[in-house]
Amino acid sequence: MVPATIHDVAKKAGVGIGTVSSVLNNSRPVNKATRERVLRAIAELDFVPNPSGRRLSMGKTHTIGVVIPFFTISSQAERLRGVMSIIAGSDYDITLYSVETVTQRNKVFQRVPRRGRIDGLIIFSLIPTEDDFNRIKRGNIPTVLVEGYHPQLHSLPVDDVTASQHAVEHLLALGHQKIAYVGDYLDDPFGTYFSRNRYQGYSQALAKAGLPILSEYRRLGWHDRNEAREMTLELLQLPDPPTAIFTFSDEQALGVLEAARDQGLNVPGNLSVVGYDDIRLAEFAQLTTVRQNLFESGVQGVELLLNLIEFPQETPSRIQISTELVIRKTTAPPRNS
Amino acid sequence: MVPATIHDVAKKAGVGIGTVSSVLNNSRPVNKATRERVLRAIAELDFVPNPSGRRLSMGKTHTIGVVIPFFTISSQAERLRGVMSIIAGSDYDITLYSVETVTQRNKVFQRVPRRGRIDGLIIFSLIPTEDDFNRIKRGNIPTVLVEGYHPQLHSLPVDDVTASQHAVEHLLALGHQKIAYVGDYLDDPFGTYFSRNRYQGYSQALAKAGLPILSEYRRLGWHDRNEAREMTLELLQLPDPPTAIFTFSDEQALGVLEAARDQGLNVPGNLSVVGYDDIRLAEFAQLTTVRQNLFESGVQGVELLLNLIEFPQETPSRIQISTELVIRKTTAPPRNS
DNA sequence: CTGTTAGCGCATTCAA
DNA sequence: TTGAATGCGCTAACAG
Repeated sequence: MVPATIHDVAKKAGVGIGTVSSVLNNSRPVNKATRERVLRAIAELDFVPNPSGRRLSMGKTHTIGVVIPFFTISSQAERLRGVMSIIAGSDYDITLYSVETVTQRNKVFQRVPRRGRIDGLIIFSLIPTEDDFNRIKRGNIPTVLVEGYHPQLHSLPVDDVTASQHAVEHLLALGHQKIAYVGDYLDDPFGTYFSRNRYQGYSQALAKAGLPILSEYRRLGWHDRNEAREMTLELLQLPDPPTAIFTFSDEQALGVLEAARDQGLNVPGNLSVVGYDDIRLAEFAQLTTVRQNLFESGVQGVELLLNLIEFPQETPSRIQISTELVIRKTTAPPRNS
Repeated sequence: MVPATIHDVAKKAGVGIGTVSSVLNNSRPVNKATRERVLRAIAELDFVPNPSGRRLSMGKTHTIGVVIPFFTISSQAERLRGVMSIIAGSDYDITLYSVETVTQRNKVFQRVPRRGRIDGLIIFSLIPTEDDFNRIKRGNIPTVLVEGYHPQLHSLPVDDVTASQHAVEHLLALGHQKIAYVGDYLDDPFGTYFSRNRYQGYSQALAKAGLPILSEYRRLGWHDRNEAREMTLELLQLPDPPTAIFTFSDEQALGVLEAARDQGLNVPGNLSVVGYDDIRLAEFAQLTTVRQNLFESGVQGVELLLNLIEFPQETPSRIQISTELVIRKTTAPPRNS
């Protein structure tokens, strides 16, 4: 069945379409009786305005785009939850742009940030290149980077380096000297540098403590629980295995815990583990980890964006996402220290 | 900056807009030289067609709506992952309708299933009422229910009752006689009956084994790990506590495991636990559970929908989502049996 | 207070 | 092979 249009409503109510539009949007005063008639016609025809028509006419889409790389990773889903919790109460629609490959990444940056497609854009965990930035600028779409940074865009960055350094310092304070890093590849093809940053924080902590940074204690692989497990197994088979492991993410930390379990190693007795993110299952796993306030970062991201849509702001805001070390039960002093 | 329109391209290329449209959509033959000029103009202006214009003109939105209740629950995120994995390779956009309250539920069913808004609809875990169904029918939008059923809609239902019964039979086979149920409220305000079904499977298994169904062994609460933990604590304090617990979901099963841990109970030595869903962390928690093939159900849902959009199908298809009991390490014979 | 009209950007006819 | 005109459904400006 063909949906009713504003013309159908107008005819049924015996008014012009301008009047119908007026009652729909409260855009100008309407006589009470007339309004009632219109309202009745709307109800009888079960009329809901066609968004494309409205968008075309207003130049506003009432849609917010969310760009999410690696939707498979729990941390991204948690951020998205934060976004949804706010959007549900607004009258914006959300359209999701999932990015799993570099091709997709580029396609999204090329096509998405445009007037007429979306009113605002949230980008998770991706650092725009200069080309990307120029496109966004040209598109003139309010944009917020969550867990990302660009000097000329509104961003909610995370100070990865410091957070990681603190996490490793916690291990050092417990007396660990042999601390390994299990993480993502340092140069990911998407142009982020999260793993690089976290590794840097790790290195800085060790350097500050006068400890060597051993290459065999650095294991990099695809962001995945199983790969982390494999890498950990290798680490544990080293002649001089680490007594603690700092990981790039909770997801990988879980792989580390599995490896320890495979080997019959007690955590934290024989091995301490620190994660990163504080995804929901970190609590269940009693994992000591760096809390990124994922849900909250999604909330803050949309709130900023919604505000930007209403009150455009030229000078980019930069609000650091707060971070804290949550000490649970996977860290303890090394056994024979 | 204002984005280029098809007119800008036409002017720049020195052709009519019809020609531009033709090269854009390959809708009619275009002289090679002309096409090249148009293509160049498109590139120079960085032109991308405005979707609203296209939608309005074609009556197709190239958008698929996904209705997701309780996005906070991991199982839903996993289904969505399945959907995204397919959509990323198509040229459809995804818009997300999150449902957390009954009001939202009704609003979504009222406004969303309409021509001009979306080309297809996937609904997770919600059973349409007759009103909902009539709206969908009237909207004439291809619709697929995932983990839901309606006799006149395409559905991918799950046979909860049987799956739950098998799960409990596994516990019975191990020798358990005192089996409790921890789950959602039996009547949820959204009109689903998942908890009811799973409880029914549980009851049937007990009845078949000639065992009584004890009301103090039935604990119902809000779908949440913490509430499940509380309920379990009560259960364990009973004069005659259960030796096994079947839960409505993995999420709740994790709460049960936490409670056991709180009490210093060994799982499965002192308490066996069976979950439902097989979310990703179930594997980590080594939880015996009913696998719902969540990711796969999302994949199947969109694939069916995409197909329906192309080849409309009146007679509703009904494809049961397969289910299997995954036995891991949270179930064992009761200690003193 | 309200009806009529122009125009948003596009695909698609109808002519040429 | 192509340009011009029409209409998709709507909002907003204009005119009463």
